[in-house]
Amino acid sequence: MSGTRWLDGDEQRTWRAFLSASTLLFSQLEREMQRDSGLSHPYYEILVRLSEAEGRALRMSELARNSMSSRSRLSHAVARLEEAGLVRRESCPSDRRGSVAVLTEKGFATLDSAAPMHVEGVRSHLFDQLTREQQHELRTACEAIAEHLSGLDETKSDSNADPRSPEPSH
Amino acid sequence: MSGTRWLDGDEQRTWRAFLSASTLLFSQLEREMQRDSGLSHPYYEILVRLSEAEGRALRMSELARNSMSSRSRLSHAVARLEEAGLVRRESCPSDRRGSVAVLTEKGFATLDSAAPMHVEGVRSHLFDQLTREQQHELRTACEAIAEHLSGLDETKSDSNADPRSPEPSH
DNA sequence: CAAAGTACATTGAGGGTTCAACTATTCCTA
DNA sequence: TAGGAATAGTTGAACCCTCAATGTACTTTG
Repeated sequence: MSGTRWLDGDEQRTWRAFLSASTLLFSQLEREMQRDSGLSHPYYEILVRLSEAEGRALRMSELARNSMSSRSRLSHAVARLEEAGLVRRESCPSDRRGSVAVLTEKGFATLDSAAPMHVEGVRSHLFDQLTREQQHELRTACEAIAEHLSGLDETKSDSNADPRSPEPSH
Repeated sequence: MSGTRWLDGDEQRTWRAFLSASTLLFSQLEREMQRDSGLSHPYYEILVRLSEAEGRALRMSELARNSMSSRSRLSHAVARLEEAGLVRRESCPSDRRGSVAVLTEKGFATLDSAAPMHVEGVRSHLFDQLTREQQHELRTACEAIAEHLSGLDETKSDSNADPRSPEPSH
């Protein structure tokens, strides 16, 4: 015991700065998004990924990966978006257990009208606060972190099922 | 109209890297915290701030500021923490509308046992992925962002009340 | 080819967060 | 010093996310 390598002063300050910056930035963007378009930021992200996809459609699991969402979360989210008429679900022709989420016209229009204000938020709260060089350094650091974390679940392919409950079903 | 300055390729990549890194890091730490201590990360933060305060006690609103939480959120959170016996609420002697959150012995013990694993997570998922220099650059960038955002609500002192509903109460 | 294993997607319960009231107290000012 | 404005904190409803369980279909293998 006592093996814990605690954070020194510098590290503590770095960690808290990252925590504050992320928390404040996301909650600010979330508030603006909500106010301007009635969408939550995660839902906006889903629409963005769909709009960028071939035919504005994606398999649920691929959409989940792209938007860094669990399957379950995406399922709930798409259900809501479908109620709102922004997305439609179709069954997948090549795999009968799958479904495909499709961006509707209304969904595209909503996204189209939400995007400028969102971009303005990202620009003013993020990019306008950093020099060109800082932007690049931030990106490098974030890419390193994200790459490390993406590699963590390589083994457990389904982030949903918990492999620690191996009891038989009967 | 058409005045939107869209993100160029570099900016887009930066923004998405930041988004991924934050999302993945927080959800990873959240999962670990939950698994190891049954605490959510925001609740852990509350305990940390209390443990650092004079007498392990803080006024609710100050605690809210320190933990970057809304008053409402903190109120709910402290109610939960109180049920769990980790925090106790006392009425404030100098201001009868106020209350003071106090970390209990059990709360301190819980924090004490949760901290090493949490620090380990932060170290392995964040600091171990970055050079010393990258850490410093990340901090500088995050401090700039956080400072900008902290300045935004200077005018509306209560982040709860919405100043856009000025109707009289009778 | 049948059985076992794996992958896709959904569901419901439980907990966390936000927003908009609401109560109670204190501050400010005429 | 009375009355309005501002401040501290709480509450309930609505929404979102996580976790574990379930149903269904594909895939591997003996």
